[in-house]
Amino acid sequence: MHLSHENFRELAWKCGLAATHQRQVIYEAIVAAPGHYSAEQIYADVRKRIPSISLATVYNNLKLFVEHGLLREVSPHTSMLLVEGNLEPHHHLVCTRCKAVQDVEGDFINYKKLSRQAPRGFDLTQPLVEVFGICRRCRAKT
Amino acid sequence: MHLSHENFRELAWKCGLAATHQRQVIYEAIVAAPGHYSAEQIYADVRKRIPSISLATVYNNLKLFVEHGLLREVSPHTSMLLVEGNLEPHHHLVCTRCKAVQDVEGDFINYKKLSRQAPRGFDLTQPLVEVFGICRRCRAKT
DNA sequence: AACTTGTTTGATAATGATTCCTATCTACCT
DNA sequence: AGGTAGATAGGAATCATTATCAAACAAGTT
Repeated sequence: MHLSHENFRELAWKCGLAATHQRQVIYEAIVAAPGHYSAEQIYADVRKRIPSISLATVYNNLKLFVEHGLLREVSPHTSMLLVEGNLEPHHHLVCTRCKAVQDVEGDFINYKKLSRQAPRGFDLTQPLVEVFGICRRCRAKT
Repeated sequence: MHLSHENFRELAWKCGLAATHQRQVIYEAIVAAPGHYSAEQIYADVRKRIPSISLATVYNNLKLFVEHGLLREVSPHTSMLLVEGNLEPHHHLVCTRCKAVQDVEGDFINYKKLSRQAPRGFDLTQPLVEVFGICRRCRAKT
C-alpha cells in the first residue's frame, strides 16, 4: 500500500494535526504491511527515507496517532511488572487510559471456538484473557 | 490469610526452591489480600518486616514464583510499545514466553455476557481482547 | 511571495523500571 | 570446623521512554 500525499493530508487534517513529511513517512511505514511494530523498528525503517529523523519524533507521533485513532496500540498496559496471587481461573478488564486492572468472570469466552481459531499448537490450557476498554472514571473525564 | 511456616516450606519444596525467610515474606505480602501488585509495592510492604531486603531480591523471587506457577503475572507482554495499523476489529494471541503477538478472529467472545459482567460504566464499544498462552515453538522447547 | 503564530522537530539529558554484578552470607553436608 | 552451592544486599548498568528547548517549519493572512 502506498498512500498518496493528498490522502494523508486529509487524514491528518481530520485529526487537527499538521501534515508534516515526518508524519506521513512514519504513518506509511506502519500501514505499508500488516503487523505489530515497535518504535525502534519504525525508527529504523523511517530513517531509510529521512536519515536525520529523531527517535523522539517517532515516539511523539506514535502517541499522537494512537490518541487520534489512526493507529491501535497493542497491549496498552502499564509498563510495570504486576503479579497476583489469585490462581483461580479469572480474567482481567484493563483501562487503556489509566491502566487500572480489575478482575472479571470468564464465561463470556467460547473456548471451543477460541481453540479452533488459534493456530495449531498454541497452548491454551490455562488461558488468561485481558479485555481493554475505558473505565467509568476515565470515561467521565472526557 | 496467614500462611504457617510449614505451609510455605512445603510449597517451596515442591518447586525445588529453598524456603528462605525473604521468600516467605514476599509470598505472604502478595497472597495476604487479593489484588494486583507491582514490585515496588511489594518491596515497600516487605521492608516493614525485613528492612534490609534488596529490591533485586524482590524482582528475582517474583520472577521465580511466576515461573513456578506460585503467582500469576498480570499482562505478560513485552515491555515495549507496539502499534499496528490494522483497525479492522480483531484480537491478539500473545505468547507468555517469547512475547510474540499474532492476530486472531474475534467471534469467540460473547459480547452480551461480557458487558453484563463488566462493571457499570466500563466502555467496551471497541474492545481489544488479548488471549495469553504458549506458542507452538516455545511449547516444543520445554 | 513575505509575514506571523503556534506547532513540530532534532539533539540530548533525564527518568524509571528492571537486570546485572559481585562480594558476602546461609544452610546444609562431611 | 571446613566445604559447597545457592541466595542475598547493594549498587552500577541497561534499556525504553519522556522531557527539555532552541531552531525550523506549516499553514493561514496579508
